[in-house]
Amino acid sequence: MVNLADVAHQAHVSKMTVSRVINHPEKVSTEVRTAVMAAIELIGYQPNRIAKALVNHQNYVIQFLVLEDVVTVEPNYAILLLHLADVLNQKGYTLEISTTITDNDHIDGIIVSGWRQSDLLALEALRVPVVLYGESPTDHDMAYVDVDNRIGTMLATRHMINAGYQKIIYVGMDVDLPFSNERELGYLDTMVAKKRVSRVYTVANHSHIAEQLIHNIMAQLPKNTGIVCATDRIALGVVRALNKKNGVPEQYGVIGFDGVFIDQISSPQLTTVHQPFAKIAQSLVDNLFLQLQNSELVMQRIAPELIRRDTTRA
Amino acid sequence: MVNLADVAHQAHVSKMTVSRVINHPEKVSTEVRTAVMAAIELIGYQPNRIAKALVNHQNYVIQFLVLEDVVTVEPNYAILLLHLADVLNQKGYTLEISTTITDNDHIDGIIVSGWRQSDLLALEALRVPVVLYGESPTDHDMAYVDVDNRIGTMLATRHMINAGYQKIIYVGMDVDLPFSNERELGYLDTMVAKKRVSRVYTVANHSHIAEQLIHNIMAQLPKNTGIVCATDRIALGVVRALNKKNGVPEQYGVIGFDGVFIDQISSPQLTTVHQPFAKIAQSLVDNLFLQLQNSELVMQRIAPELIRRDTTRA
DNA sequence: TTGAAAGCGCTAACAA
DNA sequence: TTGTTAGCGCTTTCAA
Repeated sequence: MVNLADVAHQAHVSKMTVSRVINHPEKVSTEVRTAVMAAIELIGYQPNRIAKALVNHQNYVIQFLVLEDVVTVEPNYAILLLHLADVLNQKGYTLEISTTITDNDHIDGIIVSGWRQSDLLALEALRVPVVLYGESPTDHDMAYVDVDNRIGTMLATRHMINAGYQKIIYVGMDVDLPFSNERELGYLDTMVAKKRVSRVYTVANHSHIAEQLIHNIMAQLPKNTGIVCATDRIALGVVRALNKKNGVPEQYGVIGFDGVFIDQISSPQLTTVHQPFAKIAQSLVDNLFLQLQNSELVMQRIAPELIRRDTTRA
Repeated sequence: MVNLADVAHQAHVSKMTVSRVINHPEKVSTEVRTAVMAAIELIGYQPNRIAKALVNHQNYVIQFLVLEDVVTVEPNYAILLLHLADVLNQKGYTLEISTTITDNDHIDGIIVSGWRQSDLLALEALRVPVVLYGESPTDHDMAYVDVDNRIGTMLATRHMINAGYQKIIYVGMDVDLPFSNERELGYLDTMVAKKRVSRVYTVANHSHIAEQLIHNIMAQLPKNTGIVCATDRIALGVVRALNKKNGVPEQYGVIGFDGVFIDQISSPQLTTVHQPFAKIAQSLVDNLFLQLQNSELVMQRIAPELIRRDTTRA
């Protein structure tokens, strides 16, 4: 293991100077700096995260808290997780995944997904910075990052209108959380703006239940109907129900939301509102580090993108 | 932050004694030990992982290396990952997720998934212990943990036979890796043992391609055929293709492999061979820690379980 | 059986 | 601008 002392020896300076070149390069003269950097390069020095952590009273560990049941784990979390790990690794941080809220002092910050209203109090009480994935209710002043849900369903609804579907309905999910309400509002606002008559159904977020719903209300679904769905899971069930009548996308349009995995194993493949998880991960981490520095709270919504596939007309 | 010195002070002993109570309790007299443990309990002391790591030249970081394309990320990896994180956390370890092989010295060991034959040389060259998820080819002497793939398809094939399906075929995947070959052998062996005529098809591991295959070979699929599939993805496509003829499970039985997520969003829900990911995660970690201690190499196969759902007859 | 000293690799304060 | 000293919290010698 190459350490500071080795570099110092190689560059004929003190350990302190090497440390400064790494952490406060502006406090070192140009010649010395270049010499030290050459030495670092030459002997392939890499700072020891552990020693750094000890002296700085930091851990270089961020916790990813998944409060949703592991069994029902969404591919969404998986993809977010992978991006998160990537971003953190680049900053020399490591990830700890947890499924329960505990007040550890071996972590520097927490990123939370799959939380419910009832978790927020416990999360606010934590001593370390917390960032939520998903918009928080207005009565809680917590930092969050989310896709702009309202814009997402707005894009979807507009696309339905432009594609010429006559009747356009919304199948939402039975969860009273901001992200869910926002998605519904994106649909409703757009319908009002375009002077259309809106119709909202609500189901649990399972493909089979959505499938059942469509079977039940088939009589109220004339041909040329567009169905905007709150999630890809719901959309998957809707497509399955309709597909048997061979109406997608000619007679029935379907648009999902999330754009991870499920959209692709659907047949036909889903048109969907895609959450840009790489950006979301980056933003979550940036947000957390901002708090680490200034204890500023930031709420951030990231624009989604409509991906056109095979469940809507061109 | 409560530290060793605080405990020592509370218990009227030296720091060293406290350290010994934690790491080598047998070297401390019973009275002192109980006194120290009481003190630890009283003031809520938790060892500082960082300081420990520094002095022991360990990192308490395990890398989970995902060599498969992130975009096509399987829910399988996600669920394995979550279990892995759980097991590691309990041992005071943290997880680093990486998508590229690099020879770091800030990690203590590597667990690899999604590897290909061509990755093995680079993995063998690493200085830290490595455990593969998935059986390795016999020409590489590497530690691995895997579900017992052969037993998995054996269970599936037997179940088909017991359920009375007349013709039984296998739809495998076009990958020349041990796990894939083993799954095929589980089917073939069972068919031979039961004096049945076997028939193997091979496709890429995508639901749409499997769906297409079934359409193409429909003429060779008389009623009362059982279809053993190498993965849930393939099974999903098979069910979709057959479902239109309303033949599952009465006329056609389908069994998948993996048992994570996809099996449940299929309609009807898949009968499948379930990989016990909690056990696999535990075993991967145990295996790695064994190497950390003795540099013993272990190959381990874990028995899967058939989950009966709605794509096979009772 | 217990304790004192030294040091893991690093950085913040202070001194030169 | 650079170097010296001290110490983060822990554990392994070595001595009592």
